[in-house]
Amino acid sequence: MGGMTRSTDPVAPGLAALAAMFADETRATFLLTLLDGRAWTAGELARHAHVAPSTASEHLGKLVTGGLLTEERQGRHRYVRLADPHVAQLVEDLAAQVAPDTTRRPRTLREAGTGSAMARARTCYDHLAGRLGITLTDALTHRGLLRQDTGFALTDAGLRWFDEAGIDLNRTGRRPLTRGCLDWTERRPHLAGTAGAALCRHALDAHWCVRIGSERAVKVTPDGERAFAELLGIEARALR
Amino acid sequence: MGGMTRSTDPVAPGLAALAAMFADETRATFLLTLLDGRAWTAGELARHAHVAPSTASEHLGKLVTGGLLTEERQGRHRYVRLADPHVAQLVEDLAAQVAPDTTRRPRTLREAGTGSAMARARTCYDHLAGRLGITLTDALTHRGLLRQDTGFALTDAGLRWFDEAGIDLNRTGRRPLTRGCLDWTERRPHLAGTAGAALCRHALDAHWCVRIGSERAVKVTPDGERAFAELLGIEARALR
DNA sequence: CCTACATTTCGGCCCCCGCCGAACGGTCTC
DNA sequence: GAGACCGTTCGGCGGGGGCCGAAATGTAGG
Repeated sequence: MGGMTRSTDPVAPGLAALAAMFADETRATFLLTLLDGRAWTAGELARHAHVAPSTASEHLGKLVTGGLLTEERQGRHRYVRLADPHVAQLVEDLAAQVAPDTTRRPRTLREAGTGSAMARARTCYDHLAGRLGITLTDALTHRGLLRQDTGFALTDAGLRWFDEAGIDLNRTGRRPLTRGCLDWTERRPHLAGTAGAALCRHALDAHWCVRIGSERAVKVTPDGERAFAELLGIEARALR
Repeated sequence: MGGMTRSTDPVAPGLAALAAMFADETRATFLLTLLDGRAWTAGELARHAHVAPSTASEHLGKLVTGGLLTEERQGRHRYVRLADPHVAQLVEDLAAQVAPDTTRRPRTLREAGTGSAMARARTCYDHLAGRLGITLTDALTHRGLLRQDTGFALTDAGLRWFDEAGIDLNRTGRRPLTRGCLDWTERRPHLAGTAGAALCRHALDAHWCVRIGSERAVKVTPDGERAFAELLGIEARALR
């Protein structure tokens, strides 16, 4: 058979190579960890995934070469982050496809605590997810600002709402304005895309939400409760 | 390290296992081939991917066990197809992410022929893609039936259009009505989701399009040219 | 310069997995 | 029932790749 290409489809080798990036448990852990949208050092990721630094280094090399991560060297540190929203979406899509074992119970108190905080409110790359993400998405939909019945798109009233709330929909590039991201705890779509990112960014900038712990979980502040009540009619009770 | 779980994230093992399904070139070829939405026999796939029947059999076993394919035994044949639209979407998403080598030139006359037919009009699982898919999507958008500027959703006028054209939007289940599918030859989104599937199905049923060859390529018939001109104002020239 | 620390490179180990051919079990046709 | 055909199972081969520890590189700070 020699050096002959075996596959009919020219896309297949690339597809297999891309999937191979995700097909290792350690690399998958890295990618899911980086889904918090921030930059981590190689050592942090190594400890987080319980592998030797040398192992982590090799994995990061592959992920960077493969275009999934970008790196930034600062002194003796190597910071990596997801390369772009497209990659983040791919990680989300794959994670959403995985059968969620909802039967599983938390094993430790610590896990139960962070687990419920994560379920309550967290970031998903650059937008808000968890029950908070669902609550916001539902409120937008219920008020006629977002349509989910014929797809997933802001309405004209929705565009005005963002404008009036002072949230800049930084509409640039080809990234879609809105996109449904399937939440893997709630199993329902929540607002992602440029609009979701703008909302999350504004919520953090205006201290409507603050990050808690060192991971993806966030918490709604009293300021945030007031803002969400005023702008979207969300009761504070629904945010706890 | 014993039997201890190494990963912090419970999703990671599942994600890695799912990705491993795609991470083999032969399996990737199978999945891309099955993206035509039809059922293939094990032998057909084996020949198409240039592997021994025994090899194909093992791969199909994994893909079926992994839930990506469903099988249907008929006599001495084993027919397989993509398990559901969700799987198809995942294959599309991964394929769209791979860098398209647009620089590559067709090597043979046969490849050039089928290649341009594929680029002109083809199916993508259960909806229409290629230039035809783009042309239809653009026409819908231009007539105010589909909004792409604030997401990707039909308008109320769009819902009426489907109704008046006699195309049944079989709205059932949780599948989204519309969804943008990124075309990997055109690099632009075209209509997918329930609406895209309904349109494709109707086009084939009403003989607006017919399949050519044994793969994904389709051709617009004279009936189809009339229908698209009448319903969407598309010039026949744009369909050739 | 010398120490501490983050990261990388290298060698070696081992397991996993894709591949094939040969043999076998069903199924259809004549 | 004989023969052709489709698919599966099994054994064995070979390569790729993840893992670690040890040593090397490079940076920050005394």
